[in-house]
Amino acid sequence: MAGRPKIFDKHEVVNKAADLFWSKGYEAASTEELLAAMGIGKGSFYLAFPEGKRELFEKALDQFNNGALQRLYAALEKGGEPVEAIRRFFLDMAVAPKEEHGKGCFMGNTVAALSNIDDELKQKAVQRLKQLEQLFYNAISKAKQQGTLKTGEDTATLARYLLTLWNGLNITRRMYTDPKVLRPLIELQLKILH
Amino acid sequence: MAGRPKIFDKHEVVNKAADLFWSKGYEAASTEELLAAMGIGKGSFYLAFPEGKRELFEKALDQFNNGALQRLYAALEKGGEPVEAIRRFFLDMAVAPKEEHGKGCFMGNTVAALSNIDDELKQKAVQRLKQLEQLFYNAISKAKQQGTLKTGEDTATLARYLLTLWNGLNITRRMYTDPKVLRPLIELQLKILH
DNA sequence: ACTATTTTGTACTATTTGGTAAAAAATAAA
DNA sequence: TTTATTTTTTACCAAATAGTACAAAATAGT
Repeated sequence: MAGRPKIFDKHEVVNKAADLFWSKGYEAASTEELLAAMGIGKGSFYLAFPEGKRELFEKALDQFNNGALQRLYAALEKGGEPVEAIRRFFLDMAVAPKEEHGKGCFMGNTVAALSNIDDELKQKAVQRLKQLEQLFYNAISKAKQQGTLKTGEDTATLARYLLTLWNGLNITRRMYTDPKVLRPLIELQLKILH
Repeated sequence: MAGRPKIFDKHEVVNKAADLFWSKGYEAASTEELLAAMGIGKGSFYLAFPEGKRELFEKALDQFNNGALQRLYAALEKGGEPVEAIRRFFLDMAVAPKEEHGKGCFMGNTVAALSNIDDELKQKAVQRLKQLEQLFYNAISKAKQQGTLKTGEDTATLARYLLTLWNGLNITRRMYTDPKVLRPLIELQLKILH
């Protein structure tokens, strides 16, 4: 295959762009900043992403993976106790670095920002959040089967409870970053899993 | 007092602007759109708000009042049973018009959008959310004193639980607008007040 | 070495944006 | 009725923005 060699990996630059979108949001992240963050020029960019910024954002939404979420996924895969994995997932938020508090949830931010602006992009973010809900659903199902979670509450509703907790904490953590505030708050929220 | 008469009331146009900011957010609401929504021209606008769009947004944050929230405030003022007032406040979200679901919480949206963009505006939104938290705090205090709420949980933490519920629901309601989903979710979330 | 192919870098452009300036209009006071 | 004052209207502007065009560069195959 002939041609001048590429100087970047598409997957990698999308990750870098996603990180900036996560911090600043779709509108506030300018193409210039994005190019700087990705380390490529306009020519390369518009060749790789002919639709420009919007296409880049779409790819970012598809490919984004929150570190904390990946750990939860891994813990559940590994067959650890589901309720304990969920507890840890949420309690870890209380001691996250301040910069992470400020960023919140990329998908939640997107849903909030684009609900009345760009329905297609919003729906993509919604879809990713529903994946998280599904993760909760599976974990709760498993815990119920195992008998580690004994509650009369509906599994689907419990999953949405946790989803709503996630959504809410990602706003509240911008108001309170102190673990002394966040920890007891999260503990209280998780009492439902007793 | 001499001079050409004003054709608008400042308070009123700020409300109209706030409504657009609520729908579209700070960045996405262009000055042009804002002027159209307010029904005034550039000259009038920059005379009344010399700092422009940002000043208008500040005023909008200060002066904004969510209808649902006003009703909660009124119910509590009137001396109604606090826990019941809070229950109604949240359960009413389940049957809100779809357009309101799409808008979510103006302050939550602002915190999410401006956390890494404009700290001063973000702080103003945070402050307003803390007012809501305070409202919850007072209501819970009162209910505890009256004996209508018997729980060992800390009042401050319960208030932040409700604040986080508010924050979370205002994202989740963009994913699910069906009362059949929202109602049982909110019921479950409010079990803590039993 | 030459050619076809692909990517990169750079200069350019059209549009949108928030904002300014100044003339025209509408009033109250003298 | 004139004047001072305040607001509105309209024309203008500078900066930023996303995006385009195209020449130069770097490779593989012949």
